Amino acid sequence: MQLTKKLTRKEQIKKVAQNMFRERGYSATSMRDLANAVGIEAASLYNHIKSKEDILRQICFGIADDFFHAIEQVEQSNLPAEEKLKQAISQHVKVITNNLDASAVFLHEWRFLSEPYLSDFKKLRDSYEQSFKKIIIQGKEEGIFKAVDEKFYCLTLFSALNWIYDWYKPTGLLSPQQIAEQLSNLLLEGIKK
Amino acid sequence: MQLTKKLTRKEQIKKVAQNMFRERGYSATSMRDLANAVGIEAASLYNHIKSKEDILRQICFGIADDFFHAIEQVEQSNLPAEEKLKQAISQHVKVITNNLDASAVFLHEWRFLSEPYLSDFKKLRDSYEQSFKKIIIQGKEEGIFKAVDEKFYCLTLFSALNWIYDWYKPTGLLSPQQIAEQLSNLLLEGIKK
DNA sequence: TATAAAAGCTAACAAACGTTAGTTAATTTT
DNA sequence: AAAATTAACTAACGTTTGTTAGCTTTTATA
Repeated sequence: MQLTKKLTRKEQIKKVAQNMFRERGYSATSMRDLANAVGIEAASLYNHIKSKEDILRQICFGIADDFFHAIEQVEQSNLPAEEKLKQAISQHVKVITNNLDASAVFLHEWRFLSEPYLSDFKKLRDSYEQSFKKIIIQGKEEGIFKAVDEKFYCLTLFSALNWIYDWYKPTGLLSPQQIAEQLSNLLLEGIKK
Repeated sequence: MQLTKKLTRKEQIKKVAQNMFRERGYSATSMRDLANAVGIEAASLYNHIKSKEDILRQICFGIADDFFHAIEQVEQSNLPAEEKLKQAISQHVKVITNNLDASAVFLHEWRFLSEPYLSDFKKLRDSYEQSFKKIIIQGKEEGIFKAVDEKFYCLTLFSALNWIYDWYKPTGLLSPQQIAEQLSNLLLEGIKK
């Protein structure tokens, strides 16, 4: 993998938009702001993208895809629930730390999608969360997890996972793998029998 | 306490704004949207408030006050660290569940504050988080907590606490007190020796 | 009941918004 | 070298933005 990939203008716009949407929010980022950061005029953006919301769509559904592929791999394995959960956590952390800006947009700016994309997005998200709940249920069936409420447990787990983008720095002390381990320790030990 | 307190227009505007800022975001809520929801014209809002940002300021700093008073009470007690942490969690949950809209705005829309309010706000927030870290440090000194990194631990704790506004329903199964207990179980047991 | 204050209204402001039209310069394909 | 495509530009569009000015109606005070 090359370190400095030459980006097409379209990719460059997406990248800059990810950062600005994250930093200022989708609504508060104007097409003129975006164009200025890219170094062209606002109107010129439209040679590369369909609309402002089109950019948001690409960001949100693009990263949703990443999360989905990650969890699918875990689901298809025939591992015990504890190992599955550890891997799911690890994969989730990896997706976020590899895509900090996009993850932040994914988590907070999706609500500015219009229908029917908004409904599609929510369905994807629900389905992803469902995958985690299934792992907890499996663990209870295996008899290795306590009788926790999987809904409450997953809410807490996701909140911890989905806040990472807010404080993780690639230059920081903890690697993504270490973060995943620490979180597993903190949140998995508490439900093991 | 009376159930249906008669609100002044100013209070009513703040209440409606809290809800709209939470639901659509500060930037995406126009003064005409807000006025319409209140049932008056946009210009009439200015008989009661100074500016759009003034409303945001009142919401953010108002709820910040609530959090501060809650943690101050805990800090001034001479309880052992474990009990302090349990109470701090309980108080935090109480503030959020009592002010769902305002909490959401407090957590996500503060970035639209302009200077010098923005800096003031960040200082308050840091100071509040510091109070939690101190409790963890006290617990380690008392020898009842494991040698966890208080920074990482508090980040995880806050993420769980600060996501509550997103799923808590007053009509739901869990009372605020029960939520606090469950969270304490999940996140406190993991660090006890 | 007269008077002052509070709270509403309409109209308008300048600025910023997303987007389109039409044109030109640079690059790629034939 | 000619033709076609790509990507930039300027100018402008109709709307929406937060806010102010000035006037009128409602409510509270003296």
